[in-house]
Amino acid sequence: MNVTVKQLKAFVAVAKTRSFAEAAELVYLSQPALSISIKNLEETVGGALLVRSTRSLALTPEGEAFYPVAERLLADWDDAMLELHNLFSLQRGKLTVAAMPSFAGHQLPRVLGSYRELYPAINVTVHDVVAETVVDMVRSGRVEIGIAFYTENAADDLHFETLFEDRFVVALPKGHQLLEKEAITWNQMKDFPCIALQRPSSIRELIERTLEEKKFQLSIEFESHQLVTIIRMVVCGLGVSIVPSLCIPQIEQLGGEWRPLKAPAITRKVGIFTRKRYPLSTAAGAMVDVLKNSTQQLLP
Amino acid sequence: MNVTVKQLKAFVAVAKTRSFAEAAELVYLSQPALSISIKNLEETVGGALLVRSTRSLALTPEGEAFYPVAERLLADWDDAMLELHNLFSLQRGKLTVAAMPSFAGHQLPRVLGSYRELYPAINVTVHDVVAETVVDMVRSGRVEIGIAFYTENAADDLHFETLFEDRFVVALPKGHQLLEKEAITWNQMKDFPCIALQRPSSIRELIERTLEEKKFQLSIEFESHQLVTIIRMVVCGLGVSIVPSLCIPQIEQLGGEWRPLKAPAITRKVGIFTRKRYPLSTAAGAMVDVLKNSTQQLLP
DNA sequence: CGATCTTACGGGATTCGTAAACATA
DNA sequence: TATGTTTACGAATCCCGTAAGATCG
Repeated sequence: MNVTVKQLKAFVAVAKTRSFAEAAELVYLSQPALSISIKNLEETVGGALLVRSTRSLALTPEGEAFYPVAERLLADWDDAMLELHNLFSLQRGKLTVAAMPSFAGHQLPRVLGSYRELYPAINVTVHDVVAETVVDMVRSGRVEIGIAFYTENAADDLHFETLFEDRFVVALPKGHQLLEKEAITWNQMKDFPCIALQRPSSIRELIERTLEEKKFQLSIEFESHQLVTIIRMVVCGLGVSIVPSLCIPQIEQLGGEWRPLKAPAITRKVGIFTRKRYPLSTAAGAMVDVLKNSTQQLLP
Repeated sequence: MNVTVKQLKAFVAVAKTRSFAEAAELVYLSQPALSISIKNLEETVGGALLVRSTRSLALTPEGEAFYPVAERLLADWDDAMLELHNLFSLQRGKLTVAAMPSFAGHQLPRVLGSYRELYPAINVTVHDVVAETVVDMVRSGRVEIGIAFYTENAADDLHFETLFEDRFVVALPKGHQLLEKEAITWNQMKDFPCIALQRPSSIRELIERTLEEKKFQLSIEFESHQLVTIIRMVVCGLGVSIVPSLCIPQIEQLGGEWRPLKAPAITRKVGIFTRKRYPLSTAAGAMVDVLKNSTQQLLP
């Protein structure tokens, strides 16, 4: 026979109140039920913890020694249960997210705002890293959720859920002559110096693949590994560039202009990476929901 | 609904083996029973701890976080139960005893020897103090057991159990002329210088009461508060003394002689003091038994 | 198809509450 | 006698094991 939590709670209640009758109320039991519960406990542990005559109730030395131990056991027990319950009810917990810079820069803060409003006690850690690293971090388990462009090399062990399609745009400095067009074709760009992301980069790859397939030509005169730097270069008049539409807020903020890219337009799926076969925490699940809701509203 | 110890043990077993089937054996349950146990646990805590598809089993992040906590809870629990069980089965524990010097000096070591042989893991602390202090220490709860002469002022809140009657004897130096007698009367002593315990002392009181009642006279020329000192003084020829028979081994050891005291013989009950209304520990109860057995053999 | 977990269900043990008996001041 | 605990017993609940069902690789 094994000692149960109930029995220990019963014992502590009796030891605390020095009365079976009072203790019975504390543990929501009838007095006889409590009596038997204590009796069973004493049988299990092999000796008396309480000495009761109808008129007085005392703890045996063993009971006296065990009383504080039992209290600590129960306190630890309840603490652990409460902690776990909080974790599930999102009243506590932590969550790690990785997002590529273009997303981390503008959409993510708003998403985090909504999330914090819903679950103010969840501790969220954000890693602002390039898309490739996002995938690596999800794969290795360093983050639960990754937000980045879709990439095929994640297909085997990662799960991807699309949030939206990002249509690439052409970033231009103020007063640029291409601004006259509603949308800009690849051919129209070939006469202007271009600025591109350094290799290796998924965006650069996508652009080069299109160039090759369609036999287009672009004169790439500057390179950088940071999109924000490229945008700054564009704004300074060093050239034009093809960037994800996610960067539009940043372009406008830095004083640049943009036009849609067409013939062909290129798009890239932006979405959520998670590990296959590894379940999400409740906190992460909630974040996925918030992400889906937020982006649905942002890009109709 | 409340989390039970069994449920936690079930969870830990599954988390450890990563298999319901194996875990079921560990906790002596059928697989379905284990399954339901885990299900109930998850319902209680408010979320999933394990994610199981028929072919793979993984811990959720919450389960992962809870796993070590659960292990520690169970370890603490089992430790506490084992400790308590050891206390009752006398495989561990501590016991404090107070004994008056005359008893502590010769009988007690043998008693402790028997006790240790029976219960080698019980830690026994002995306080070697005068009889009055023995009673005080029992009353205040500083010791569980006291061994001393009986005294009336303990009657109200202490329990006394007689071990044996101590018949007082006359201590004499070697070659003393009273040694010719088989037993010595009070009248025969009046011509010799006497050594007595200092007041206040229960032995001194007993002797003086007898002197008064019977109108005997003794010339008390030396006093000491230690029986052993008195015996030494007797051995050195400074006088004779009336001492408890408990001191006989000590007299002989120090090279003295003794004869029974009569007309009237005086006796004093030696026994065990314990607190009323405060139950004894198992260890103390065992000591009482050993004491009763030992003294029964020593003084038939 | 095979290994593994879950659901269904009947039997058995445990536990509960009411009522009566019991013990102490 | 009055208060408070234990025993007695019927009833409800919980828990277990067997058997059948579901699911994934």
